[in-house]
Amino acid sequence: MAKEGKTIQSVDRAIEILRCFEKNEELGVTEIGKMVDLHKSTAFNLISTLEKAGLLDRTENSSKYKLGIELFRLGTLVNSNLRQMCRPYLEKLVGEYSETVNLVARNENTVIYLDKIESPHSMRISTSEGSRLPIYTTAVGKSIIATLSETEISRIISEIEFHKFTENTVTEADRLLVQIKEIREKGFAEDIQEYEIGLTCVAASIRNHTGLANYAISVSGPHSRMTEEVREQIGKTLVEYTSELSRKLGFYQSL
Amino acid sequence: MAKEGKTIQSVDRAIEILRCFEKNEELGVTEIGKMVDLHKSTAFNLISTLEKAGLLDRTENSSKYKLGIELFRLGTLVNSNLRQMCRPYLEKLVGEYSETVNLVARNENTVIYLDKIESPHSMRISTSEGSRLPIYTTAVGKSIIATLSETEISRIISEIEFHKFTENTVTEADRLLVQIKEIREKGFAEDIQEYEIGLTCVAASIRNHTGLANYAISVSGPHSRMTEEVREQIGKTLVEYTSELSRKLGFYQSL
DNA sequence: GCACGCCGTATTACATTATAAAACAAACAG
DNA sequence: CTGTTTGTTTTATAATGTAATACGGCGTGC
Repeated sequence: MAKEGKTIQSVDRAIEILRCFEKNEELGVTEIGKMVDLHKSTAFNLISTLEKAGLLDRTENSSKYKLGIELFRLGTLVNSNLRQMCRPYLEKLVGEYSETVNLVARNENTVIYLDKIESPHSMRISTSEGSRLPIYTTAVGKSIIATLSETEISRIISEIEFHKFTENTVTEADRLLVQIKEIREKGFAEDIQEYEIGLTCVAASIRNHTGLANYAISVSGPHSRMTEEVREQIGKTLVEYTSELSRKLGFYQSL
Repeated sequence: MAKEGKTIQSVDRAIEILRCFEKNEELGVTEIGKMVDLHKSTAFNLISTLEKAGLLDRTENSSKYKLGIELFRLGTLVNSNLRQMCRPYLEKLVGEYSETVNLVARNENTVIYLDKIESPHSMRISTSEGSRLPIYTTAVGKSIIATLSETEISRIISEIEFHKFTENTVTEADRLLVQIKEIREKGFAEDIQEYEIGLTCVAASIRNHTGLANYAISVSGPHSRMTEEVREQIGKTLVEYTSELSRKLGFYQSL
């Protein structure tokens, strides 16, 4: 939707500049200018503005720029209520299963890690907040897809470019649809070494009042510890917790 | 320095709009327009641009806006190397002392919480990442100040508006200077219920190659558990860990 | 040791671009 | 059913951002 409305050029460019720092932690004016294809002086003006706002900072020798703490601060405000609401559940989960737990948000056809508590084990799964993974190869992603309408699901599937991360990665639409059906029946999703060998996850999604899910919680562990019984048990707990959370978001289980 | 260079109006305004969400989690176009004192349509254009970039998102009923996940993602890129570098030390600290540990960054005359691992105790200190505290009433803040030059310190002191949070809060420049002297001798800083009654912290700063510190690590616990011996012990460990970290940043201990 | 080249920064003239008034559509309250 | 408030589109105007040019400093390499 949203017919291609006009965007404010300089704001767009400023954001593009911020994104340059995904690749490099430190960048100079000319360097940035080249990356975003802007004249040095134009880039300089935008950078100065961002710097004054605290979204960019000078490096030690002050010859280059890096992302500023103010950007971090603004980032922590995103979904803060939801993250706060989910925290106790994440804590309970890590307490009960001693595996790394994650809270993720859907972002188009990907999921982004919003919060996590790591397993106390030395051998553990270590995800990093802010990282982005495909929606079709994560338990969290699939648990979210499963709440969408059929038309929405086929739209997503048509958009996905399947990539075989491991021998277990689902790369056929049909198999994904079967999995979705199973997820709807069980209430939780699994990812058994589909993204990375050795990594197995169980997840359930958090629905809002419309019944759709934008968020999901997962428990991830080394495949060796995540046996079928363990997964089953974790799944049950996840369903219980996410149901509670969904209710808090105004979702009334139809059933 | 940096004489008041020109800033790009629309970028400034866009950032101002983002900051509106510190007060309210959800806002409408007209509402935002009023807050930043802009015409409704002007605000709309800026908001649309931010939305398309993912820094703003529609709410469920799509009548209002909220901060977008892309802003969170960008925020996680800030100081990511440093945070990653410090993580193992935070983990060791929480393992050794079972109290909440924090990593903070200096931001002007405040400190901002960058990372934390919470104590396993039920009664524990719970800080939130992204939150901002005055530099003079935190152990972390004082440990950072202590690395600055005398002129820089007096500049900061002249700028500070002291506010008495508790009966222990340092509100006189003289007493702060005495504390700074002690911190330099001991290598670590303490905050004994200066910001909040019941909350006691020990902190040490991480220096860069210039010898100045922009970051610090602290251990915070309930005052009852943070006895003098415990603080002394924590202090020693902090000095050891932050020295190691400082060395990694290129700082060579003179001494 | 000198000169060249690259860097960040400042200045300025120009026209592109953002701006805000007004008008519209849709949702809602009285 | 009407009056108000919302988000959104359109459009004229001029203010604003743009990039060429120029400057000064730093470091490199001849």
